[in-house]
Amino acid sequence: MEPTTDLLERPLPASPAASDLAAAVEGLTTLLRTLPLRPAISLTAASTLRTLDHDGPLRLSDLAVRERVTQPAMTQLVTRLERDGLAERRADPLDARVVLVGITAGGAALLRERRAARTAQLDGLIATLPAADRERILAATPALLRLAEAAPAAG
Amino acid sequence: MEPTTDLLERPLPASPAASDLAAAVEGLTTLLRTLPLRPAISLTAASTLRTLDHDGPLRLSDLAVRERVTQPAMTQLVTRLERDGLAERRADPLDARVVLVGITAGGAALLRERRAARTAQLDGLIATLPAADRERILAATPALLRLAEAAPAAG
DNA sequence: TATTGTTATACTCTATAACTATA
DNA sequence: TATAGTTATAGAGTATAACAATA
Repeated sequence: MEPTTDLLERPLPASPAASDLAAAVEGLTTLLRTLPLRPAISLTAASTLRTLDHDGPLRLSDLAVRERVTQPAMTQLVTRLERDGLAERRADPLDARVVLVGITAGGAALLRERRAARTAQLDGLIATLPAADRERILAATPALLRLAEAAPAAG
Repeated sequence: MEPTTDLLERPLPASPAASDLAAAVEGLTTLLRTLPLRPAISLTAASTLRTLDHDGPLRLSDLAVRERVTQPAMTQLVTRLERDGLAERRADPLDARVVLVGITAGGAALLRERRAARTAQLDGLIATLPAADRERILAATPALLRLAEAAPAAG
């Protein structure tokens, strides 16, 4: 890939409104949702598996908070993940009310496969863009991750 | 806002993988979905209304293709939009099989209100980010819109 | 026959309210 | 009483398959 400095020193476009960003996110959501990945699991299921993979076993209620769904919604999602062999319920030896949710080896493997396949597909799409677009998207990705994480603090 | 050149001349981070972009999009999707907008309508419903607002009355089947859902799914969505007074079915005088779907005045008004409210909320979140993040996000937004539109050609 | 749209059916995903079990 | 989780119920949103109406 070319050096990035020349591209980014060019004059920037006039500041697009946040509504453009929102429209872009909606379009990209459709894009991600329609990428041909087998098996097809929901964005929430994938996000929950990533959280479990990264931050180890979590209480079901903590998981619900982190994924911004209600406790009953998480109960159902975990039930589906368990049915599919991707996650499992464990008992908390210290508090019998608590359900600890952990990812299974199968769940972790699925996550790796999907990540690799989707990255390849998304890379393919990004490669069709002009170099300046590619540079700006790559440069903005860490900032977009931080924006996505800014929501809990603001909510 | 500050001049952008100083910020963007700084060294860029190492190229993040497309999987980071995908993770950011998923997080932003959750963010958009959880922004407090009344009434709450789905991303698909909002996108469909935008399409109708922008490109006038469309055949139901064309609408399904453009929104990347099946014909039955669009039938149901249009039924809900019609029930809520946001869209309406019209007859095509040239072909009695065809259903033309148009946005109503109420639908267009809702779109304007939501766009304004969401832009304000998203602007508020973006304002909490470091200046460098803000600049990169704004600089990348047009490119992200083009990426979202690259999907149909690639699919 | 082919096209356009709807209906039938089923599953995911979400919510609120009511409930059970444990602390 | 309070907390953790489940069950009950309802609705949005999605799909495939079967159907009706029109071309």
